[in-house]
Amino acid sequence: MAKGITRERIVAAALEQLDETGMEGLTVRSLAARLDVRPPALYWHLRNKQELLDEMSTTVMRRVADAVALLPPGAGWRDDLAGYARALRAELLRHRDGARTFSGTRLTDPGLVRLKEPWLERWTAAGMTLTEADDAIDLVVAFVVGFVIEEQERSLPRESDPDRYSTARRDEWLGEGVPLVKQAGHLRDDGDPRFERHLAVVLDGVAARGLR
Amino acid sequence: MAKGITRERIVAAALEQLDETGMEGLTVRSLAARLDVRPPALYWHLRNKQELLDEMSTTVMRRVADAVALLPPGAGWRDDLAGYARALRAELLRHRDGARTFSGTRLTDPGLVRLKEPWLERWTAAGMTLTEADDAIDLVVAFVVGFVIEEQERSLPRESDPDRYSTARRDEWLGEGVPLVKQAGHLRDDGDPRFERHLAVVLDGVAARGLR
DNA sequence: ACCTGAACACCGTTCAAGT
DNA sequence: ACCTGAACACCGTTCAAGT
Repeated sequence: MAKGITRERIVAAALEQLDETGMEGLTVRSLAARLDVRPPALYWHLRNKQELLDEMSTTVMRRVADAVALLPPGAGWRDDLAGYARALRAELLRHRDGARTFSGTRLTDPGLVRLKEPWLERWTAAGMTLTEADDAIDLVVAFVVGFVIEEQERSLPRESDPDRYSTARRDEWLGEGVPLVKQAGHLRDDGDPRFERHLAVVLDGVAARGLR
Repeated sequence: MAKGITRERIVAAALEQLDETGMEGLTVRSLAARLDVRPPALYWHLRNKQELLDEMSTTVMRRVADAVALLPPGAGWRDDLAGYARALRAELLRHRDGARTFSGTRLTDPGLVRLKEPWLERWTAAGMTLTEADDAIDLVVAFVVGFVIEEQERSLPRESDPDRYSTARRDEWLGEGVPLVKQAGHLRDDGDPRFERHLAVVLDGVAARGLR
C-alpha cells in the first residue's frame, strides 16, 4: 500500500475502521495506524475529526444517491419516496452504528441537495404543494433515521441484561398484568417486513394530504 | 451541599452538565468535580458511563410518562399519540444534544413499558389490530427521534461554514439551476408548526390503516 | 507539499488503601 | 458502606522540525 494519503483514502479507511470496531474504536490514532502514518499526518488533510465524520456521511449519502439514480424514472412520488427510504436504510445498515454516526453530521456536497430538484418538479406538477413535497422528503429521512437507530441499537450485544431481548426474560422483566404488551412483544417481527409496514404508514400519510 | 452521593443526585448532576457543556463535555471527571467527589467515587454507584447514560434517559422518559399521564383520558388514539409525540419532543428538546444522547440507550425501568398496556387495550377495542397499535407507537417514536436529531443539529453553532443556514449563503452554496430547492428553502419554517405538520402526516397514515 | 516526534491537556476505568 | 490516591492505557490536537 503506497503512501500518499488522500482525503478519499482516509474516508475509505475510516469507514472500514467504523465497521470493524464501531464508533468508539474509530479514533484518530487507530485510523492513522491503519493507514500506516503517524496521527498528526491526518491533520494536514482534515481540519479535525468532525470534518472526517462529515466526509464519511457525505460519502454514504452519495451512495444513497447512486442507488436512487438507478430507480425506474417517472414512477411517481410514492415509488420515488419508497425507493429513497429503502436505499437510505440499506446504506445506514451497511455500517456499524451507521444511523447514529451519520445522522448528526452535515453534508459537504451541494450536489446531493441539488438532486431534490427533479422530484420537487414532478411532485408539484402532480398536485403537491412545494411545502408538502419538501416536508415529505424530510419526514421520510427523519423516520428512517429514527427507525434504523432503534434497529441497530437493538442488535447490539449488551453486557448488562444480556437477554432483555429474549422473549421469555422480557416477559419476566415486565411483570404481571400487562398481557397486551407481552403479546405485542411476541408478535413483533424485525427487519424488512416491519420496516415496510412502517414505511407504508408514512406514505399513506403523505397520500392523505399531498394528493387527495 | 452535603456529601452522600446517590444514584439520583448523580443523574441530576449529569443532566445539568449535559445542558451546560453538551455530550462531549459530559465526562466522568467533570461530573465528579460538579458533585465534589473524586472520579472513582462514581464507580461505586454506577457500573460504567453507559449505565449513567441509560439512567439519564430513563429519567427523561419518566418525565415524558408524567406529561402523558396528565393528558385528558379517553381522548382516542389520535390524541393519545399526538400527546405522546409532543411530550417526547419537548423532553428531548429540553436537553442539549437530547435526541442523540437519549436515543441509543436502554430503559432500565419496566414500569415505563408497562404504561403501553391501557393504550393497547383501548386502541384494539377501537378497531386496531395489536400489531397496528404497537407499530403506531414505535413509528411515532422513530419519527420524533429523527425529527429532533435534525432539529438540534440544525440549531448547533458550527465553526466551519458559519452561515450555511442563512438563506442567501445557502442559495449561493447550492448554485444555479435548482429554483425549487431554493424556493423550498425560503418557504421552510422551523419549530412547532413544522413539527405539527409532519406529525399530522404520520397520524393520517396511521388512520389510513388502523381505522378505515 | 506532505509527514514525523514530541508534547499538552485531557479521557474512562481499576484497585489497593483509607475511613 | 462509601470514598480517595495513584496509576494504566488511552484520547484529539498543536507545532516545530524534517524531507
